[in-house]
Amino acid sequence: MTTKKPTATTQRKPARPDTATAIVPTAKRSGTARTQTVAPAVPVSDSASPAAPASQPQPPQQQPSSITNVAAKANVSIATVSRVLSGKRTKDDDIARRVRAAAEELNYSVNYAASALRSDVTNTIGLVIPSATDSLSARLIDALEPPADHKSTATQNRQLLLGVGGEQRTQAQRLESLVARNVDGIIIVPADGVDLTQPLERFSPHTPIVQVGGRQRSFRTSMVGIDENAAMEMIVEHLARQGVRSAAYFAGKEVSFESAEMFAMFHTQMRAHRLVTDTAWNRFGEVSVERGYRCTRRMFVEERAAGIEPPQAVICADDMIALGVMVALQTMGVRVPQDVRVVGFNDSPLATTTMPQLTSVRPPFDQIAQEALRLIGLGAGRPAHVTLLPQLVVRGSTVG
Amino acid sequence: MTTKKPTATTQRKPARPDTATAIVPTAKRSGTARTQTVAPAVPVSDSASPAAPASQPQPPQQQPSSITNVAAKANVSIATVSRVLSGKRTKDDDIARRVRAAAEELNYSVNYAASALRSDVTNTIGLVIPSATDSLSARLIDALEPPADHKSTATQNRQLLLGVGGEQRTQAQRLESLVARNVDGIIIVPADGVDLTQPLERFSPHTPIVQVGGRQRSFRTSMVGIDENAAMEMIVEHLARQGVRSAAYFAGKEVSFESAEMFAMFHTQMRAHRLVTDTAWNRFGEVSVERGYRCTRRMFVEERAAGIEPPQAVICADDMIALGVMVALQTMGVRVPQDVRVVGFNDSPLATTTMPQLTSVRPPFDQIAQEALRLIGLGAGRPAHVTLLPQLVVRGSTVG
DNA sequence: TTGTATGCGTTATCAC
DNA sequence: GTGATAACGCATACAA
Repeated sequence: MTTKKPTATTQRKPARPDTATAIVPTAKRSGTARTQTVAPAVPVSDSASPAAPASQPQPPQQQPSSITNVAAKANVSIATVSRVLSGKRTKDDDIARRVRAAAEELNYSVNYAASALRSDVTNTIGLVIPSATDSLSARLIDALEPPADHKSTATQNRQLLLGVGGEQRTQAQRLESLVARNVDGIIIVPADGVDLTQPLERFSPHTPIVQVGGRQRSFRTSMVGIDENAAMEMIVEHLARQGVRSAAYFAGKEVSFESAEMFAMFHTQMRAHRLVTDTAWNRFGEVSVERGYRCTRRMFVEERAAGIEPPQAVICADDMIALGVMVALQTMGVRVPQDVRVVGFNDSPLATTTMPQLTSVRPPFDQIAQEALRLIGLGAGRPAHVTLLPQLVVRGSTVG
Repeated sequence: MTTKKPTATTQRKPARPDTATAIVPTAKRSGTARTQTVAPAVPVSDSASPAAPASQPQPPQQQPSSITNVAAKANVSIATVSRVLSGKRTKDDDIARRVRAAAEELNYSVNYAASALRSDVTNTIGLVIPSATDSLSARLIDALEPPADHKSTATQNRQLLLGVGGEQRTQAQRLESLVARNVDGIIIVPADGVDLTQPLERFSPHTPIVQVGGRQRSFRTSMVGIDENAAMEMIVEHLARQGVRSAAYFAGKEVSFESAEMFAMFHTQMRAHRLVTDTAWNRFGEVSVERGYRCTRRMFVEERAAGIEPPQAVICADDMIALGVMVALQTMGVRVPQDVRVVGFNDSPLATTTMPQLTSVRPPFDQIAQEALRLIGLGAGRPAHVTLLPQLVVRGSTVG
């Protein structure tokens, strides 16, 4: 697809060694005049204007030039060029400078394919996410992208190879696909309710893989997550301090172990802070705005009519749910935070778009990204679980 | 980083040809017994239990096996394997079947690095976006991801290489970085107000690049965009049909040419449908919820006090702005859509989270992705501009 | 330290 | 068609 670069004097056609241009070996120990097969720095243009003078100053070209060209220009061997540019050579003498100058001048950058083929390092991190519109995934992507590079010729340019899939099968496929690409490591955000233990355990011994969020932990695979128990404690304590006496919890899908665990934490913390909750209030369900809306209406209309007073606060497993709650309360004329306080989870961009703004638990995205990369750097077969402390971002939906 | 695979009988260490295992050439024309240097299908484990019987059935291994192994197993040459698996061979005879079976059995998949090095095709598309939390970018990512692959040994597995950057310099850097990776093509979503004409024109002759959205068009670079004139016409016509007589337009940043152009289109369409607008209503500004909120308050409080009646509809350059408008109207007790109708742009997930839901212009994401990929497939140096028709998604904020 | 030579796993070319 | 083999561009073991 890319325009093929003319290489050496041979034009790819003459593969026979006898017909190809003779390779002139370096004059032994001469140290000065060096001759190598070298790609022309500026290949002849197909449509060269016949009238153009031959000595015309060449415009800056980004024609891919190879390490051979740089070596020739710097009057050293390709090995030295490789060593200088990859930092395997400490001294910063005249040679190093010459090499760097030549590389810059030729606009040289290493061929990743060749480099990867030879060294098995691709400078590429795989990222598997359920969807780019998923808040956690999006934030993670932004956090993973390295902050503006200091311009450098051959910078350690790590890049993200993306795999998007929201189902068990798709995610497993993306994973496999990334492994086949020999990425240096994989970060995976499991879709809601998806269990990837099996493929993860299968690939982990060979490729460093870090799971971010989700549950299904296995001690054979690495994970970075947040301390959800602490998060729940922060929430409940915060609500208690605001004078709240009762709260409901709108959990995620009941099928997932994660939801059940969070629900248990909710109960524990409620008891610890002497708040009350009612079985009727708390329910599992899908993570969506509409679900939050429905559950709230039900709580404030049907159940209230049945004699169950609604809670003074609603804690939601995700901001989307909380958003639905806010909308429902608004339509019913229930004031937030005076009558009911609402707390969300994940601090999505949505949280600052409500009126009042939504108090939410913010995972430390930057830290998560950093830790994930660190675990990958440790190499394969060294599983570790890292738990980070989230932050409760207090906004208008719980105070004021 | 990846565990190095033991290859052939040589262990990478003995580079001297005399000490390495002799390479036994294929017996000429024998056609049956074939001998080649072949990597052992199941390498000896480092920590092999001494008590384990040698004939123990081997567990399924995903040790990377190379084309050599497949060739040996299928009793053909590596050239044939390559041809069969890459579809360069039409017949589906016994040989093809043997090759495929062997590949499957060995869990073989091509080494992308080697393949890319040799053929200059990387099966990789670069994607440069301002941020993953940007709605358009996120939707585009999801649309670009191929729908669940039909499982196949050596599937045409195109992947996305991501570059995130919200500033002129960062985006240009990501672009350059992707070009250096020899991606097959690049799709770029310019950040708001960023002009990438120069780098785009620089790289376009060598790598197919498609710009999605934004303005700064150059006839030397490819673009896929939506017909914003048509979008504006749809909006205004829809509003007119609802009996609206006056409308305001909340544009994007004034510095960008795009904003000015959209503003001009707004005026044109308003005139065409005989609706009125007031200079005081229409303003440029940042794309944010808060901005929409501010502008609306100003229009309905200060300007109204100054004797300027507010409009019957507000058209926003983005859903974020529209969201702020909705919130402001709600706090002022202005009913939507009875008193004022609101229209957004981009149909972000936000649009369905408001009460009532937001009418918005939906770019045809799938079509955009498809067209972008098609243009890339055309190859470099064939610039084209594709304009697609958006869809007006009518919701509660304008009817009912 | 520097240069030479080798091989990484493929695909493309050539001879058959 | 198939098989042998030469690059692709780089990193590194080894010799100097």
